[in-house]
Amino acid sequence: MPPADSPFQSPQQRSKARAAKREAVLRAAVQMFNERGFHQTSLDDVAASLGISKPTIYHYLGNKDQVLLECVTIGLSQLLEAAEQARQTDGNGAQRLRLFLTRYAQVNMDDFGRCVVRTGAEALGPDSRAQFQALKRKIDSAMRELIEEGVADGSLAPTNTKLLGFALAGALNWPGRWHDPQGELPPARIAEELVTMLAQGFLPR
Amino acid sequence: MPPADSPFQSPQQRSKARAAKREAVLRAAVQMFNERGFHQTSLDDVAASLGISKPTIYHYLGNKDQVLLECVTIGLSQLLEAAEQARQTDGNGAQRLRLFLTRYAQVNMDDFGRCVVRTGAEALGPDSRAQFQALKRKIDSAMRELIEEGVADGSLAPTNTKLLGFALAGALNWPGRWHDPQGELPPARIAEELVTMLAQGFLPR
DNA sequence: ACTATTGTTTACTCACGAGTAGATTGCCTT
DNA sequence: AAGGCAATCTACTCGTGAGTAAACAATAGT
Repeated sequence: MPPADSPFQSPQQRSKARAAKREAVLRAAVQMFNERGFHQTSLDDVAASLGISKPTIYHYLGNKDQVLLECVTIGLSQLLEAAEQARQTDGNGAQRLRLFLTRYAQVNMDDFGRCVVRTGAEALGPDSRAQFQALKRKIDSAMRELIEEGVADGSLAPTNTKLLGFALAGALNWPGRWHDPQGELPPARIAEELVTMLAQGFLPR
Repeated sequence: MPPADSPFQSPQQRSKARAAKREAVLRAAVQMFNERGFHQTSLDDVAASLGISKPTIYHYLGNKDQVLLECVTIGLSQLLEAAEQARQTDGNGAQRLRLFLTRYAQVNMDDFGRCVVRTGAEALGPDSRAQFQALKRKIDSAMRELIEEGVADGSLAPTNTKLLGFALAGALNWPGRWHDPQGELPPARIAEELVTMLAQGFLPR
């Protein structure tokens, strides 16, 4: 094995470095997209913020569409992962749903999750858009499954599953629009409280 | 008084016709914005959909920013009007809040309301953006007032007013994203059911 | 009839930003 | 040593779409 501080990189190191650069580009891009909006952000801007030039971005990611698609895909996989976790937890339907929702809300306050919320499908080209929407549908149906399990086991009030899904998604997506990372309440707390409100309803019990 | 079908218009008729054309432009614009997104819609497209040319739009509305600003302003005034109505109704806080929320949801399924939901503040220039955000804040505080009245009179469960406001706004804005006017359930019904869910919570009572 | 005003068009300008060509450098393999 | 590949740059092209200039038409007021 070569010395750890050798200036010559092993193949693994090289490909890791490459992946790290790709991710750095995505991070920089997603932050700018969230701040100024996708259309107000040029790839020149993103490049400049990393001290590189635009063609370098094209070297790692094919085009602007691709950049956005990767950003939202990351966000969406975090949401899917949340669904996966909830699915594997045991407890009744209501408990599992709450677990999912809490994590869901938190993701939406994170860079990539925020990007998912703020990105309209129209911003993407036809192919990317299709992928984007397919993933979103997947999350939707995961949520609906959890709801239906809860209704089935009696831990949730019986309702129109689809509508409840939309209501919950809306309420918990919205933080992606208003949440300020500098705010005093930590995201985890916000998530908890939001979910509790949705669980209890605003009428007194 | 001149004959009703005279080809010569009175001043009132003229200014009314002018206003009608202005509105027609806004309607056409907002529909296209909602469908394809603001940045994917050129004013040439909007003009073409009305069988006119772009400079005509500039004749009625100063620039693209202005067009969007007027669209969202219309939507926002409908929301404000809803708040006004609720404020003037009598009943306890919960009842008034529900009235407001139901109307709020309905507006968000309408052309101009949808535009409000779908438009990120970044799309607007600095001045318009400031106006836009000021109006939104006004709605927010109207909602919070209603919530606080309800908490005060005991018809609502005590909570973090701000968070509850955001949760409700999110849940009821979201239809602006997913609602399909061709759907079987009429907007009024959707609004009712959503509000009921939020009132009751998803846990059984 | 003459002039001003309003509405509308055609035919432009101009900036911006996505995407590319091609050169350059340096490491990695044989 | 030589050729190849990876990473990066500078310096372009080129389409699109916002916004405008200037002309033309119709109507209104005098």
